[in-house]
Amino acid sequence: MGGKLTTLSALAEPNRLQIVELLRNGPLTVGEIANELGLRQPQASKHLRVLSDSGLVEVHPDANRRIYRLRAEPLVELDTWMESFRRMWEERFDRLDDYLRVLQEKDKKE
Amino acid sequence: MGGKLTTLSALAEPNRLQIVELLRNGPLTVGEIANELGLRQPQASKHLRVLSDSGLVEVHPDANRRIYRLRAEPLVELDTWMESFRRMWEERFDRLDDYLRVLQEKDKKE
DNA sequence: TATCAATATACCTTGACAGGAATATTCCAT
DNA sequence: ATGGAATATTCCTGTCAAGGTATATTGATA
Repeated sequence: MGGKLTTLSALAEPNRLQIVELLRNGPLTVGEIANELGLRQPQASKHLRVLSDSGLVEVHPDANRRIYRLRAEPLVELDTWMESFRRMWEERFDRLDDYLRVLQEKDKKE
Repeated sequence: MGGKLTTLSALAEPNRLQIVELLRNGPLTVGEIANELGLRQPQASKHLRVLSDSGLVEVHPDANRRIYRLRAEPLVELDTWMESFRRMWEERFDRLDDYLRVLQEKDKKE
């Protein structure tokens, strides 16, 4: 569990990404997930294992079944990592903005 | 080029993630990147190829050299994807908020 | 307790991918 | 034209991860 890289590799697999997206609508059991995505039960379990190890998901046993729920932490971590990029693009826009303002000044003087 | 999955798998490799982080500080040549990260030139080129194919990076030939620059689009796409999750947590906090307010009301009445 | 449903695990096979080393390519300078 | 620097590409090899199938595990119920 832990780290951008772990989160990224966990998400970089089609079925797992779908599982995560599916769990946005609320917790589900293994069977439901497998059903919904057309996966065989063992593969569903395996993917859920990976997601669980990476902290993206947590399990709550309910008798026979196991209910999987999405966890915020890793996604929040990823999100804050991306903030640095958001700031980058914004700064670029700002600079572009400045540049355009300079051009307008020129226009007035000409 | 294209799609969350492509972006995620491109980033889900230690060296490539480092390359992307390195390029936040501005464009660099292959040699500089390889040097900075202690990679051999061919591996650097290969990773840059993957990043380029995924659209995370763009190349500008400069005589002998090739200058690689970070591209916003894929990261912005990832970011907007994560927005749905951001909203999720916020809603949860709101619900928690509501719940706490209910508890306070109870306190007053008891 | 025997059985059944839900889930996890083990084992096998296959395909993708990353590193290493050599080589091809492109551009500049002499 | 020749040689040398920077970069891309190729080929090989080993590793790892995903799917398939069978089996173990756990809990409920008759």
